[in-house]
Amino acid sequence: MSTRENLITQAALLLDKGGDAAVTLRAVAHAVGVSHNAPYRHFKDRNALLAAIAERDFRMLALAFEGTRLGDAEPIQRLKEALGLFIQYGRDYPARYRLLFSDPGIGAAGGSLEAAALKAFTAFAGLVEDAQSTGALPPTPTRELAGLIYATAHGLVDLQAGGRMREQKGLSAAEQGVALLLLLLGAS
Amino acid sequence: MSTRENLITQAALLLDKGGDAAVTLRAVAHAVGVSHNAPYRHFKDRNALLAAIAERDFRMLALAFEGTRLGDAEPIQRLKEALGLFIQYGRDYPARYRLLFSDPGIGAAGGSLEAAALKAFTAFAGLVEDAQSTGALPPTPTRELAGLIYATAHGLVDLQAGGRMREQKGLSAAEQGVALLLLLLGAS
DNA sequence: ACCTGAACACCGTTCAAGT
DNA sequence: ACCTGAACACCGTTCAAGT
Repeated sequence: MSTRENLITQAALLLDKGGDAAVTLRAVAHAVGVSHNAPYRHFKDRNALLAAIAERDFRMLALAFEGTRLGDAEPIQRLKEALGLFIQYGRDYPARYRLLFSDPGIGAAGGSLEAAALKAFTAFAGLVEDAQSTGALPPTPTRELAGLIYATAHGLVDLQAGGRMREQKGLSAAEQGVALLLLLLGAS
Repeated sequence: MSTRENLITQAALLLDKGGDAAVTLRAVAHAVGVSHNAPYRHFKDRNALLAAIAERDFRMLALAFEGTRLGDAEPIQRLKEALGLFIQYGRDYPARYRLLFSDPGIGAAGGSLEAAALKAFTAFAGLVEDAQSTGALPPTPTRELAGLIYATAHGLVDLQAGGRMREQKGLSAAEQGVALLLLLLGAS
């Protein structure tokens, strides 16, 4: 594995273990076994390293969604499966999730990162389209409906990852919120 | 105005102007006109100062929601009005919004901050309840339905604040997403 | 092409004093 | 009770060298 790949991997591990603040270039470099400024040979700055983590995970999510779409369950079930995956990802890797979906520095990155993010969303929209074709979801324009479900799932997961899922808010778990949305949208 | 109040105000202004990274205790202290470590006489650490900003704004949001509930428009219209306020707040003060609704350090704060956040949500749930009573929204348990709408609005605003509202995602504006949700939930 | 050590300008936080 | 100046242990980033 190249030094560049090693840097991304170790940075992701530090992110999982200690959150955004733990991902210092010095700690990443030390984990890889190079000097504290060797990362600058591979990334423009700290933000570029974070963007590389995000891009890698967006590609993974896109693959997961595309794989789910090929399953032989009912389309609406496949959509629920994908949403379950998404929620699980947010629960298992909250800091990573927030990097991909909430970090302002990452959202403005553009380029290949934005392309990867768009690819993940497009795969997700495909799942929504399939569910619409069986009448399990309303015939709203697919892009708008997929965007709404995507944003709702994101809102639920983000509140969960931020520790804001109090029982008092009627949101004991993100899964419950997504299930309620699909139920109200007409999927039984 | 007390030094403590001044510190909160200047910190909020720096947050609006330059984002989270611009809120250094040194910059805040300098803006108020005290030495770089005077803030420690009023706040335990940097996070406590940020929490004070968040608490102040949660109280403001609660008041705004409570005020909206007293209007004389149709209940569903009052709910839309409150959601419009919420979205506008997120658009005008994205960094502040992210502090209140996405920052992990703030979500785990507990105490009076959590009480203020809960009060804002409770006021919001009251608006949902009123809309349900006229049949404009389904008779789902209010807490769950309010939580779902809250999470959806949050997801839309957060994606917007993070620069992830691309036309390709079918989400040209948070308002549009919320309107679609209410439409699909049966509010015309 | 890739890496290193020294250096700079920042931080948050603590501490011993001052009034 | 509130504030200050000095100091410590960190950061990201740059630069002049080294192989």
